[in-house]
This record gives sequence, structure tokens and C-alpha cells, in this order.
Amino acid sequence: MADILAVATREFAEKGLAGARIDAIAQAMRTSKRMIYYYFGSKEALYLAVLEAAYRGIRAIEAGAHLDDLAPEDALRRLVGHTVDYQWAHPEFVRLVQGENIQRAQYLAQSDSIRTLNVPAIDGLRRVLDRGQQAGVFRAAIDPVDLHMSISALSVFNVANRHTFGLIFQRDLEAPGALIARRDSIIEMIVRFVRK
Amino acid sequence: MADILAVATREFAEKGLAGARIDAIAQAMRTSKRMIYYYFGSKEALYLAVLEAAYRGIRAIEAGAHLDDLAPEDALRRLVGHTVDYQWAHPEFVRLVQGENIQRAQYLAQSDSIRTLNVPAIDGLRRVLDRGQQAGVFRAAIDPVDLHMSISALSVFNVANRHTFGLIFQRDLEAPGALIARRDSIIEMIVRFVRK
DNA sequence: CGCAGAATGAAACAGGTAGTACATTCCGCC
DNA sequence: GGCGGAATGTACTACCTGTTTCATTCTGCG
Repeated sequence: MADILAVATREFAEKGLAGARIDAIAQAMRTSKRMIYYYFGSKEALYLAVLEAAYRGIRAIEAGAHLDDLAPEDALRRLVGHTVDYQWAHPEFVRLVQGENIQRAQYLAQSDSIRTLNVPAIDGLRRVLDRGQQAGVFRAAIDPVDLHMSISALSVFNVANRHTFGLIFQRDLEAPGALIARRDSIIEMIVRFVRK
Repeated sequence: MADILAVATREFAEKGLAGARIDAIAQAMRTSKRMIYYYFGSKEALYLAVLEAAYRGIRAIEAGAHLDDLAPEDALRRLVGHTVDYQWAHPEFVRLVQGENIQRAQYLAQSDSIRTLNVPAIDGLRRVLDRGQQAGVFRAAIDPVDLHMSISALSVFNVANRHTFGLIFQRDLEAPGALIARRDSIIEMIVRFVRK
């Protein structure tokens, strides 16, 4: 069942691979542990399935935004805004990725289907950059992968680190206005970086 | 022993709280589990001690850089560069914080001594911003906490997410030149953000 | 119906791991 | 020396949890 994946995603995102409990997943599914093993074989296999499903979901980011219709800077603004929103809307994904990084991406590395995700993520951005450069509004020699990294970094951070950051700086990053302000700030930062 | 903390830090950073093994720590210390309980009482208490020690270490960032001697933009460049370098040099710290965030900072919240770390981190940055604004080289209305968040986000990302990012985009983020290039990019991004 | 294979339930197993009991040794001090 | 408390080693307990075994039920089909 694909239903198991949703529940398992929550559990793994919440507790990490080591912390997650098969029993907890089974109980939340109102089925038995036995079923999970019947369909997935092992805890790690289930985790991998969750991971792949989560990464598959992220492909939709650029697909939704029709960047080619917009002027370069507007397109960039929209792309960044979408990225921020997506990460914000999918904290389980962010947590899963965090967990993966703690274990040095050893499970992600086992997945073949994941290697195919890289190109589209960059291509949309590259096209926008090219257009901006040809229009003379963006400066040259901007590395799309480097820029993508910055966009990801800024987008992910206030999801990934909201708890420690919020605690230390006494700010509620989940407050209604906070996200909007933060998003504007991120967009501004990226745009200023590429502008001539 | 403070020695235990170093070993425990490595173990917790590597495996997370749930994944870490007291036996592993004891063995790495060439002492017995018994000792750890003698001194720390429980796994969680040890984890908390590790967490506090790690956060205490980060205070040194701005202390080392004498920002007041430099022109505002140079000071900002140095501050950002230091932050990038620090995070790069302390991946265990980054991992610990990641783990803490996955568990919603529930252990960090238990620590009293950590609440005191917020002010100095921001103050150095605020002073630089004020000087830059008075000198007319930085624009006004820049929120120091927001900017600090951006600096942290960019600095932390290529440590925290190097494995998944490197895997997906086939880039070795640990290559000698990669860090330097990345650091320059981050500094440039921050500076352009505050510049008039 | 009757059968085969899939789906499921209950219970147990096996390994591992946090935490403890108890005895023993070490060390400073009188 | 000998006393007391701190430090440490050994072995055990109690429990948790991933995984399996075996028996049972369900479902479609001839």
C-alpha cells in the first residue's frame, strides 16, 4: 500500500532511521508489523522506499512554475519563491534529507532512481540565467549549480533549523508574518546576487 | 573526564542520539560503560553535556575576528568568511545541531546555559551593520537576525548537506578548490545583499 | 465446492542495549 | 597499617525491537 509510505514517512522523518519504530508505523496504520514485512521485507527497505518517494515528489517544483513566460528577474523571483514555499510545505522531506546526511547519504547512494533527479532541477535555473545574461540584466559567469546550492541553503534552513534557531534567538519562525518576510529577504538576496 | 565528551561528541554526531551506543563510547575510551554512568548518570545526560559543550565552543567565532578595526564591508567579509570556515572545520557540531532539530530541539530546550549564547552572535554583526549604514555604504533597515540567519544558512548547508547534494549533483564539495570558491560566492552574496 | 496462493494474525525468537548490583581496587589521610 | 570514600571491573537484568515461524483466513477461479 502507498498508504504505508505516508505513515512511514512521518515516522522516519520524526525519529530518523534508528529512532523509528516498525511497531509505531504498524500501529498508526492499524495493521500489523507482519504486513510491513510482507510488503517491504525489512526496515531498511521500507526506509529506502520512503526516501525515493520523497525525492520523487520534489521534481514538481519547477514543473509547476512557467518560468519561460516571465522576464528573467521575475522568473528567478518566482523560482526562488516556489522553492521556499515547497520546503516550507514539506518539512518531512527536509528532515528525511537531514537524517540522510547524518548517515553520509549511505542509503540515498543505494538508490538508482535518484540519480536522475539532478538535471531538471538545474536546467530551469540555467535557462533563466542565460536569458538574463543575454538581456543584459544578469552578470555573467554565474554557476547554476552554485546558485542552486545557495537557493536550497536559504530555503531549507528555516525549515531544517527552525527549532534550534528559534530557541536561541527567541523568534517564532512559524509565525504568520515571519515566513513572508523571510521569503522576501531570500528572494532579494538571490536577485541582488545575480543582478548586474 | 572532558575526554569522554570528545569521544561522545563524535559518536553522537555520527549516529544521532538514538543511534549512538554507550558501549561504543566506552570502548573508544578504553574504559567501561560503568564509568560513563558513574560520571554522567544516563545516556541522555551525556548527550546533553555533549550538546552544551558543542554550543559553548561556537562562541569563539566573533571573538577571534577583530571586526572593529576594519572598514564595514571588509569586516562583514571577514565575519562571513570566519563563519564559513568554522562550520567547515566543525562538522560534528553541524551534525549535532541537525540531530537536535530533527527532535525539535527538545534537549537543547532543557539546557539553561544555552540561552546565553544568542546575544554575542548578533551583536558583532549589528555593530558592523550600523557602521556601514552610518558610512553610507550599507542600505538601511537590514534586520541583523535575518542576516545572521542567511549567513548561517549558507555556511551550514555545504557542511550539513554535502553528502546528498554531492551525490545528486555529482560534485565533490570537499575538493580543495570547491570550498574556496563556495566561500567566495557566499561572501559575495551577503555583501551584495547589504550594499546600497 | 475445492483449491491455490495471497493476505493476515498471534506469538515467539534472537540479538542487542540501557542501566544496575555487587564486589574489588585505588588513593589520600590519620 | 588501616580506614573511608572514590573509582572501576564483572556480570547480570530487564526490556525493547527487528525479524521470523506457523497457523489461519480470505479471495478469485475452475
